[in-house]
Amino acid sequence: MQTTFRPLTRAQQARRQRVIDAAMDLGLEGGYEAVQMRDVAARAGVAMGTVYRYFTSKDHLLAATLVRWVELLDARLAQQPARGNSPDQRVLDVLDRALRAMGRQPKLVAAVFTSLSSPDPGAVECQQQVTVLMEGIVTRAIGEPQPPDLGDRARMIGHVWYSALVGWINGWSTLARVYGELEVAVGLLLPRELSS
Amino acid sequence: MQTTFRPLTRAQQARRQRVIDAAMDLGLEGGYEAVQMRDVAARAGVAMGTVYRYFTSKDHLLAATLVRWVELLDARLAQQPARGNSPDQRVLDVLDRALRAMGRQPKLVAAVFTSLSSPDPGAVECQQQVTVLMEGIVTRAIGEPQPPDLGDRARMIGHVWYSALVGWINGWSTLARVYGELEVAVGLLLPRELSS
DNA sequence: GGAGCGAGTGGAACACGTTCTAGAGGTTAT
DNA sequence: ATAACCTCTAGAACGTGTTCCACTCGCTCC
Repeated sequence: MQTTFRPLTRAQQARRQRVIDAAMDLGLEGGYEAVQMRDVAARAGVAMGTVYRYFTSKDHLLAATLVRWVELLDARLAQQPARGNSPDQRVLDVLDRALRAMGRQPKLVAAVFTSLSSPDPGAVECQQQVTVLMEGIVTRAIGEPQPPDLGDRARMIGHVWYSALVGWINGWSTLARVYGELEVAVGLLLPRELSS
Repeated sequence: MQTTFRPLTRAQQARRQRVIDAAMDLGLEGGYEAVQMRDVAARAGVAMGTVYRYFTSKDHLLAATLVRWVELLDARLAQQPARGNSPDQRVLDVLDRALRAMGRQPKLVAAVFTSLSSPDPGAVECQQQVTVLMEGIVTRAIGEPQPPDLGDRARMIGHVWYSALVGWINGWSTLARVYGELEVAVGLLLPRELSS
């Protein structure tokens, strides 16, 4: 139980990061089941107790891994702005790039997304962070001209993104199908008329 | 391993249903963690092996419980048709009734929805059944006049419904907020102009 | 420079989902 | 009627997430 909220020392930051990296490594090859807490601890060079000091559960750890993953994605996307000369095109461009990135590491993405929907309080915090990041990505891609109810539309696209992705992760949909759903959503939520 | 697909005997149907009922009872009071397989088996009066003959996992069992729950909801909704004289009003009426029903058994609903997003193959089958049921409910509520891309719009509402609900289940949103998101979705996806 | 304290370690212990084993009925086909 | 086959039972056994314990180390505050 951490009573006083001292900021993490440099060494602690590093330890925490090592744990996340270890989880990423393991998840990359074997997915959710391959991320075993004993292995994570061993690979990160810390004791199990330490892992549980930083993360309340396996799901929290994996959800935190997703946050890191999306942050990296966000940075990459921000570097190269969305292509397209209307909001709908730009949004689809960005989402397409995001899905491609996921397709390159399907096991890891499946693992961390599965954890993202866990009711664990630690994981819930990460859910919110991911939501915020995604809304930012979509909002940035919409750019100008801003449609009315910008926030609402971005949030709805976020909902479709999440829900459709769950279908892929659980294996009864494909990335192409997810992209199709997003096309439909963008088509209905960001109609061309708005950009004229 | 069931090699030949003989239809279930009456006694087997009953056993299977007893197991689901037991899971419902336990989940009603204590949520996900209170549904322990040993307890389920004991309460249903069957051996653990039997539970696992009918359901591949705890998540499958709970997901099947949700299917049953939604079927009952569907039947109740079908009895009393949606109120409202435009598609958007009728859809919101139906969704509102569904959310109220959920609000009456929050722990159970949280438990079964958590399981719904499990990658377990048995659970995945249930996901699809629930998806189909929900799309049917929404499509029926839309009624006449049918907007263009009826299926797409209904499916998108389903996405928002699921994604927003996850927020409630995990405790960082409220039912009112979920309803708000659905209002926004319906507002954007079923604009009044379509009904005129 | 000693006392206190919180973080970290190593590993045992625990809980619960899941699987396995051995055997008892019951049903079907010959 | 009997052999073959399934289902079901009771409960042991297993695996992995999580917790607990006893201890060490390093820092901070007098």
